[in-house]
Amino acid sequence: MNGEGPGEAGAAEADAEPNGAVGARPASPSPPPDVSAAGRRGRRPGSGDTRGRVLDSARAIFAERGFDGTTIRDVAGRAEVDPALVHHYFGTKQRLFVAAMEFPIEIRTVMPAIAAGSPDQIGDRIIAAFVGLWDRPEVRPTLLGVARSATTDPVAAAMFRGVLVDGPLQAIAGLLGTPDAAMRATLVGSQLIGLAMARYVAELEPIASMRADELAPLIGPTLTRYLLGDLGAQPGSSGFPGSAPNGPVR
Amino acid sequence: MNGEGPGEAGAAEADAEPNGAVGARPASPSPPPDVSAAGRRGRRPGSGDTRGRVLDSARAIFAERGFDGTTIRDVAGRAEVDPALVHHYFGTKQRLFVAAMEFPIEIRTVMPAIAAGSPDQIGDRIIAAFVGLWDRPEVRPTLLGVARSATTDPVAAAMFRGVLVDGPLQAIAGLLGTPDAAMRATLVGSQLIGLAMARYVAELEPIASMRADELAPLIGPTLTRYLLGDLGAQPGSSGFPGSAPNGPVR
DNA sequence: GTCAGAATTCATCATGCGTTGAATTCTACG
DNA sequence: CGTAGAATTCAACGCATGATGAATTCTGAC
Repeated sequence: MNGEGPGEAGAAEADAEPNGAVGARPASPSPPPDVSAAGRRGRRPGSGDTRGRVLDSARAIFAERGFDGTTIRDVAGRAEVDPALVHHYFGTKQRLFVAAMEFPIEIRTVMPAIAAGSPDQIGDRIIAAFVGLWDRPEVRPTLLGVARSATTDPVAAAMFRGVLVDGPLQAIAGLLGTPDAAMRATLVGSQLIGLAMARYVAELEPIASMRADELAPLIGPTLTRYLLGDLGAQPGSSGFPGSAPNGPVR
Repeated sequence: MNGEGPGEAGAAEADAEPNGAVGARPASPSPPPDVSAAGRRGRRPGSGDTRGRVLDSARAIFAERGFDGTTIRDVAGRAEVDPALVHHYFGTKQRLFVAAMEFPIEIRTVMPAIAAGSPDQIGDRIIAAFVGLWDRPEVRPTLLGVARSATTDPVAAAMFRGVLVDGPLQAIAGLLGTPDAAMRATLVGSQLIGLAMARYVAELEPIASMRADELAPLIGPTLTRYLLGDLGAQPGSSGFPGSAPNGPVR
């Protein structure tokens, strides 16, 4: 229910030569006159989807520097727009953050692909979906921005938790009918958070450069065990589903 | 290098009542001189280890709000000291951060306890040591401060990587003579980062409240497999070092 | 007892921030 | 055409921040 911009119209032509005499209203103390034609006030013609440009700019800078490190002036500058316009559209910096980080895809969309298939490879599918999501160029800035801000900003922290733990994973764990769903989901979340931080935020090599299909067999089994394994097994036994004496699956 | 002033840096807490009412910042043009001796200039007698108090204050606030969210005035206020004194001792905010986050223990101290014992439980021992470290009250603020700042500040990011991956884990992986030491160390690092973020930064339940000896059998096997397992195994097999080549559950 | 130097505070500075209000120009609708 | 309203900018406010430099007071060595 995103009310989208105020009537975005595509039509853009209107050369409109600068005719407005810049009559300085009050006797300004000493403003450098700067009589270039580009610096005039008022609506600029045909600039297209400005609001969207501001959002893109905000996403990029939030992703790079996190909430605290981002200034509205920088966002405006990158969008080639006056800072006041950012406030005009979004009100406050927090609201700009929320608007820019609104999740671009429906998380539940990927759930069926994860649930389908043999249970003992569910971890691999989660990793594939997770990495595939982060690697989509229109999604990455959003997730990076949230991740970079989550250690400081409570709003971002709530988003982070929502995307990584509360939402899909609780559902998955509950769906599979294992007990301790919350604990298992949190364990999965911890490995996913760590993967995201190591690969995308800290960019640790070599896992920052590996492909999704290389990572899945490495980390997938961890998630599978967290979700389905016999976690009560004594140390020394692997605790893997199938290697435990009793098969808890299904 | 580090001239280190009044010696020891122990002093776990000392904890005055929260939010000491030491306002003393009235911008009123005619400040009532408050004839008590509190408001005078110059050296104050017998105040003891002031530099240490500033460091403790900085650690606490960095831990709570990260580098960006911490102001020198807040640090000074909590230490009941003038902000200029903080600069007098540490020069710049970055140097204060480095001084406050200087690691309070020798990481190599815990290495023997990890290396000793049967290899197939090395992961459990790493978790026990890791959680034990974080749970020590004089260490936690340091690690929290670094973790909270690492997503934004490059200096903190380097510290974080140093503590979690570069230093001990490379050593461990190399020591054990497995190939792909860097990759294995990074995998271990990813799980440790995730555990730290989930348990200490995001405080996700229930793993935020579990004891070290409860967490070790849950997460330890993951690390053991990352360090020693047959990671080239096809998905479906557990890839565990001790687990026999038995097929998946059917 | 003197005096150098350390410890501590005060008073500011310059900057950058988020935010606001009003002015101006363009567009769409009647 | 006229006009209401949206889009955009200008100018500035108020405040918090990191940082400085000088002033003051205490301490310790001689």
